[in-house]
Amino acid sequence: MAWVEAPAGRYAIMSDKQSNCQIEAQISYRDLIAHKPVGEWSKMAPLRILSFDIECAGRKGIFPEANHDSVIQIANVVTKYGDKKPFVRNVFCLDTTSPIVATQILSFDKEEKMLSSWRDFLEKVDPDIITGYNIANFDFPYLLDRAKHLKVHGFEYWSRTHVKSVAKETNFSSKQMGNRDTKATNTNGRLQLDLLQLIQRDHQLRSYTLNSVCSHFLGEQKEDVHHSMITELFEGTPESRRRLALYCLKDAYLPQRLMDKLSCLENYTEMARVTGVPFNFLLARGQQVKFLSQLCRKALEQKLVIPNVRPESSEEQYEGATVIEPTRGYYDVPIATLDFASLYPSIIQAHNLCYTTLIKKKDIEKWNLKKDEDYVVTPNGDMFVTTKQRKGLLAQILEELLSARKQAKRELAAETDPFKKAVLNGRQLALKISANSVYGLTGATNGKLPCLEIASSTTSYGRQMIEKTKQEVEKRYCIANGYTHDAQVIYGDTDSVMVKFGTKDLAEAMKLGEDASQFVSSKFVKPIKLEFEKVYFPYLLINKKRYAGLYWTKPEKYDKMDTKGIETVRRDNCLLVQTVIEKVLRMILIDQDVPGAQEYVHHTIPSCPLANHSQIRQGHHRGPPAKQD
DNA sequence: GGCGTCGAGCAT
DNA sequence: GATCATGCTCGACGCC
Repeated sequence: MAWVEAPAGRYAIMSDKQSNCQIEAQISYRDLIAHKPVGEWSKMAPLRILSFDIECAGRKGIFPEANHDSVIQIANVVTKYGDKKPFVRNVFCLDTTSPIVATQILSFDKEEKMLSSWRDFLEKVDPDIITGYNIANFDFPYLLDRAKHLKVHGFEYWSRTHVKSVAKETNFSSKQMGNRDTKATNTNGRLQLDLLQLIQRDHQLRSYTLNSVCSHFLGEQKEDVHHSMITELFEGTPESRRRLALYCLKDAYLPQRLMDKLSCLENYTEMARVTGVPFNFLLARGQQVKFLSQLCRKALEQKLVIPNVRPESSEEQYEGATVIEPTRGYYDVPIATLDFASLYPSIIQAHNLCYTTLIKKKDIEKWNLKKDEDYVVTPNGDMFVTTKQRKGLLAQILEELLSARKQAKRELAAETDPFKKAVLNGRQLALKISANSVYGLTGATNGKLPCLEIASSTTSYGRQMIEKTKQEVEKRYCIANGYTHDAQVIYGDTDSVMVKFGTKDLAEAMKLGEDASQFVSSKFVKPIKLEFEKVYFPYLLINKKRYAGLYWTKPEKYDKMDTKGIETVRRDNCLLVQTVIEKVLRMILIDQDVPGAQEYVHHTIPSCPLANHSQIRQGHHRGPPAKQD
């Protein structure tokens, strides 16, 4: 893969018509990620946000089909950005409907008239952003199909240009998120934010119905009308249709509330700005375009050409991270946790790993390069030139992303205005995600720009580092060196080590942890840094990637109970399993009441025999699987 | 009942 | 036509 200088004065950036990756030449990369006054958001005050929901009169037991089942109600809520309350609340209803307080009811006798009048409403409100729940896969296509079936003239003009809106079937598939068949409707000039898509991307929940999502984030349930009731209510009286309209209205309002609560608009806008991709890509596309877009900008700045090649897809796998063999058991002494901060990004920076710095053996002879001075050999055997020769694009991108993040975090800490805080937090988050995805993309063998040399060198450095950390800590903190106990690394995964210093005193364990992090950090190239984060006490280490413990950051009181990989955090069990194990862990860790925990399990699941105490200490405390509804 | 394989879901 | 990574545990399932 050749990276060459572009012809003087001309930018030859990889052109990719499909992914619209072409970058406008006048915007510099630095401008995009660098600090921008948050005050610019005040200009967004006039932004109008439409949140809507439709109801259909489905036949019994059949999912509504646009060719058969009519649209009976469309509820709309329009809010100005920054306002607490909407300034428009209305419901377009088929047939007469009793009034609802503070809400405009528009009754129609014909479905065609209702649809075309809703479109006029859309044009009049002229929203900048359209949101709702599952609008991309249901409401938009359904409305379009229905209008087509009823031959409503001019219904499909929803955009701000003279372009018709069309629902297209797209297939979104990625290894990360699995295969998803989605539909996409264009509304040129108006952004779409489907809350279902957003929440499925950003949050892992047991259920994604609007009802359960709202109870999770807003702490309230929507008024649930079973779908079989919808037709029944519609065919009843004005009063029953009013009940349906209320339900529909609430479904329209809740996405707006979720959007505010989760700062979706702020977070996504900042992500679009940092990565330089269109807003709609954030929900419709994957991680790769964001990275490519950033890389294009950086390359453009330096007049570099990114080769437009399609590497043959290979099933090659490379070695990943080390997981230190756990010393399983229950620990009632403090366990200090040391973490490398942004491990992979910092490795890429420290060793200048990049597409533009990768060299081969023949290059070394050709240019007469000197080892360690001009180039380094990674533990994996690949070779990269040092910053003395050329600083890699990836290192520069990461450096800028991470320093921009530090800046955003500083401002966040000083800011008091909740709106500006939300923006800054979104920016900080976007910068972090961007930095962390760089490594993954170099290893994506079926992607656009894989580079296994970078990926496997990164992990090989990581493996070396965690091993060295373990050795250094155990070598230094021992009785022979005047410490009271021999320290022992009992577990570690990728970028972290759990250390048993042996002391029973929390404050002392924290001091040792802090000391160790500084000591080990000094042994590595900048900006690699080992940080002391927390102490677990007590700590239950069940297996690799499965543990629980009380999480302390100050010696006075624990912050929380932390659980990793155990059934309490997994979504593939019934709730009973989750709650029972959660309660048992609480009894063991917080109350330190093991017999009580046994008693509780036995009481809940009588078939579970009472285990003896020694078994629990070995971590075999779980009874037979309790699978039932 | 032990053994291998596969997929889900998590940790990092 | 597009899709960030690997490591690990555990339950389900088929097989003998």
